[in-house]
Amino acid sequence: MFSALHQIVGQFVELDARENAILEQAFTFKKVPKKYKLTKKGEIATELFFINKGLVRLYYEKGKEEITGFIFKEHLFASSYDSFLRKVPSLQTLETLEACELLVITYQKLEELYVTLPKINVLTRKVAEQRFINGQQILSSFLLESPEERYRRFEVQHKDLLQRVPQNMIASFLGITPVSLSRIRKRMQQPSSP
Amino acid sequence: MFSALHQIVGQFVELDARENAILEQAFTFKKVPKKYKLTKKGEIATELFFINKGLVRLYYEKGKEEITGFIFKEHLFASSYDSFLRKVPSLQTLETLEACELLVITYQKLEELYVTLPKINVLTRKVAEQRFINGQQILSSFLLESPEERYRRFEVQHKDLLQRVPQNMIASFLGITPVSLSRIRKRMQQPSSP
DNA sequence: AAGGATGCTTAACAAAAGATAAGAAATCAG
DNA sequence: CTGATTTCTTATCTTTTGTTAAGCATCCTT
Repeated sequence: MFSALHQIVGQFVELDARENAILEQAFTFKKVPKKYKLTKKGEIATELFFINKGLVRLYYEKGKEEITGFIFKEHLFASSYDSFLRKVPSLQTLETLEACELLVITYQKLEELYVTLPKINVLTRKVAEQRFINGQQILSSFLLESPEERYRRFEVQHKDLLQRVPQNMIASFLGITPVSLSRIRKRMQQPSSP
Repeated sequence: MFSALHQIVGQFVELDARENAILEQAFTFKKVPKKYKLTKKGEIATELFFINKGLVRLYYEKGKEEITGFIFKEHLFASSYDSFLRKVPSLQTLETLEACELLVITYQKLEELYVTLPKINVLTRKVAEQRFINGQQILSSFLLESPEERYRRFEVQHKDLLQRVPQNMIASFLGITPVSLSRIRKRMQQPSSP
């Protein structure tokens, strides 16, 4: 149940048995169905989720449309970070795309961990750094690449998600409409001159 | 010379006189002219810069074009973070837009600081979290807003930069061409029906 | 299995942005 | 101060995307 968490945490900091036990106690296990909202827009996110199994989507609402901002896979820490860290009402909703098995830690428990296990500062620093770098790569793809190029990159980097996530969600994640993504896919099938 | 650094650091962690002295010793002061390259594409970034005075631009190269990825103002920590943290050749160049006064810390000195002053983990964690949140806000503006809306937001959030940064750099930062930004500005001047 | 929702594709048209080029304006360096 | 870059605007044309709507397929639920 905690093996994936230990494995991921172990990539960032070394913990002994006692420390691992303290870490485990800070989390609770939770099983939720598909389409379950982990964090709702307008509410303050008090929980951070480690995904043991399943997929979680982060989305914004623009009018009555849902714009996907990120898709969290297994073994990632998912949260509406802005809300979680700054304690402001979330602009984002976190919703499962599949039935999920999660390890949940509250903001308060995490703060306690920082005191009882200061090493955790190193862990969260490195996780934050990694997420920042990841975000920057996505951002740079908006500056440097066309929608078609972004989709090609998505295809190779997230082959698995192509089967697990509806195309309209991928489209909004790429910053385009579903119609436009459909056209791009068609364009890509046809090599060149007809 | 260190007053701004202390003020900013103080927002994240409390340091006593001894700790502040240790912090200061890790940095060196550097004055550089306009158009000076602090980090070059292809090289590994070994330094992190705290900007006492001046402006620093981060840009990518796309063909022979320079695409601005970020503009660092006074009292920010500027770096090619991906390269700095992962020790990989940088895809980005950091170049001053004005003559700058900087406090410089090397990767090695920073690693030493983590040992001699573990509190610094808290500082860098919070700085990383803040930069992540900031990056996420920029990213969401690409998903949710039109180029015109992004420019309007830029206008209000960075009035000062409008005078200090050439428009073509603002354009690429917004993900559009200079020509397109010029059109948007014209459109915005004319209220509605002529 | 049937009905209803959801998701994907396609078409037609409008709106916006990219590319290229030329000229005006501002800035910089000697 | 003046010639030379650099920057900004404007115009024209092309390409792409957005919008709306319709049709079809697929998935889910009862």
